[in-house]
Amino acid sequence: MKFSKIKQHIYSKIASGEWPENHPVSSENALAIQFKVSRMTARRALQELADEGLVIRSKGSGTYVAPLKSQTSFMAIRNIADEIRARQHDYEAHVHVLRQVPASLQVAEQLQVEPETPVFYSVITHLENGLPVQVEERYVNPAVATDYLKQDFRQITPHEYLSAVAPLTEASHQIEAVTPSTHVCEWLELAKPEPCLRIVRRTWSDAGVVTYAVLTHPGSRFVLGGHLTFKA
Amino acid sequence: MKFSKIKQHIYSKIASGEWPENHPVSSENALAIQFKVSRMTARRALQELADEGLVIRSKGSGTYVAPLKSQTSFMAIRNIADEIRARQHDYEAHVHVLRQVPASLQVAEQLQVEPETPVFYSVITHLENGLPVQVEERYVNPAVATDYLKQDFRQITPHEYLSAVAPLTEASHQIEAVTPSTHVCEWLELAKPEPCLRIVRRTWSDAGVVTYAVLTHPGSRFVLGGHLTFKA
DNA sequence: TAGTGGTCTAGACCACTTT
DNA sequence: AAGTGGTCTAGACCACTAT
Repeated sequence: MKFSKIKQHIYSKIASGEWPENHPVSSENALAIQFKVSRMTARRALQELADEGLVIRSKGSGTYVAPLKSQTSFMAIRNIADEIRARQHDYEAHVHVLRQVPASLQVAEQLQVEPETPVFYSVITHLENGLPVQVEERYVNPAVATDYLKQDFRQITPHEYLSAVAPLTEASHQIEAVTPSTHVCEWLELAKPEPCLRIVRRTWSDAGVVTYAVLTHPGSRFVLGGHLTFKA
Repeated sequence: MKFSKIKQHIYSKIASGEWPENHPVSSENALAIQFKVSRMTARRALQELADEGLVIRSKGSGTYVAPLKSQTSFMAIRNIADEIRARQHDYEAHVHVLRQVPASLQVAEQLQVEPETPVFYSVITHLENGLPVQVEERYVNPAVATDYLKQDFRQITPHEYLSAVAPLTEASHQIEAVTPSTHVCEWLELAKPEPCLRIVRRTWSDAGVVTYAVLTHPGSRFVLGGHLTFKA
C-alpha cells in the first residue's frame, strides 16, 4: 500500500529521534510529490498518524510531531518494572510458577488454540520497595514464544521478553474491580481480601494471539493514571 | 459537513434499535445515491463509524452493525448515556443532589479556586435497565458553567452539558479499586459493599479547570474495556 | 457475475495561518 | 499572497464474497 509506506517513513523519523517533539512533518503536497502519489493518498497517511496520536495537524499551519504526553499513557502498554524504577523505588520480581500446563477451555479460547494443548503458564509478583503491587498470571502461546520457560523473569519481565520475540500488533484490555481469590491474596501478601483492580489483557502479533494475562493490583497500593490533551 | 449527516443517519438507526446487531448497513454506493454525494464521501462516513467500533466492514460482503459488547472504551471520553443506549438498553438518571456548596480544601485544590468559594455539586446515578451502574459525584467550577444548577440532568448528562458550554482541552484520570462508602452503597442500591471501580476525572477547557468528578461503578456490573491496534 | 469494500487519482473550492 | 489542512467530486482498478 502506498499510504502505509508514507506512514512508515514518518514513523521511522519519529522513532529514530530525527524528528523530535513539535518538529514539522512534510506537508500533504510535499509528500505527494516526494512519493509520487496523489494528495489524497498522502493525506490519508498523515490523517491516520494523527488518529494514532503521533502527529498533530493544524489548519493553515501544518503537521507536527506530537508532544509525547498526548501519545496517552492509557494506551501505552506499560512495563511495571520500568515504572517502579522511574519512581526511583526498588523493583523486585518473585516467580511463583513457571511451567507448561494443558489449556483449559477458557484459556484455549483466549489463546485461540485447541483445549488441552500444552501452553506456558507463569505467576509472578512484582514488588515495589518490597511490597507486592501486582500479581501477573499469564498464559503464553508456545508456538510464538518457544523459549518462554527458559527465561529468568527476575531479570526481564515477561512483557519485555514477549515484545522482543513477537512484536505487538494488537492488544485488548479489560479493567474491573474484584474481590481477590485466596491464591491471589497469598501472592499479594494480603492478610484480608481487599478490593483489587484487575486488568485482563490479550495481545496479538502477526502470528496470532501471543498471550493472555490477568494482572491483579491491591486497591490500597495501586492507582492507574492517565492524562490526555485535546489540541486542535 | 455531508459525511457527518450520513453518520448521524446511521447512528440514529442503531440507537433507535431499528438496526439491531449484525443488521446490514447501506452500502457505500447506496448511501452515495441516497445522500447525493460521491462514493468517497459516503465511504468516509462508514469508515469513521467502523473506527469508532459501531459497525464492522467486510470486503466483498458489506457493512454490518457491530455486536454490542457491554464494554466501555477508556480511550475516549465517552458519555455513559450514549453507551447504554448504544447497547439498546434503557437509560435512566436519578438526580440525588444538585446545589451550591462551599469548596472544601480538597475540592478547592482540584478546581483551582479559593477554599470556601461557592461551587456547584451534583450527585447523579446512571441506571442501565433499571440497575445503577454508576454514581457520579461532581464538582463544577461555577465561573465556567454558570447555568449548571438549572439543567435537567435526567434529560442531558452533566458531561454533555459541560462539553457544550466549555469544550474540553485536557483531561486526567485515575482508576482504582475501592470499598464504597455507605453513601455510595445507597446510591448504587448495593445491599452489601462490594469492590467498586472508581474513576476520578478532572477536565480543563481553555478557561481553566471545568470539573472534578468521582465516578463509582459496582465491580459486579461494570467492566472498562479497550482495544488497540498497532498498524504500520 | 454482480455487488462490496479497499485503494488511488487528479482535479476543485474553502477557511485558516503565516509571512 | 502563499501555503496548509478540510472537504468533496467523479471517475478508476482491484480483491473479495455471495449467488
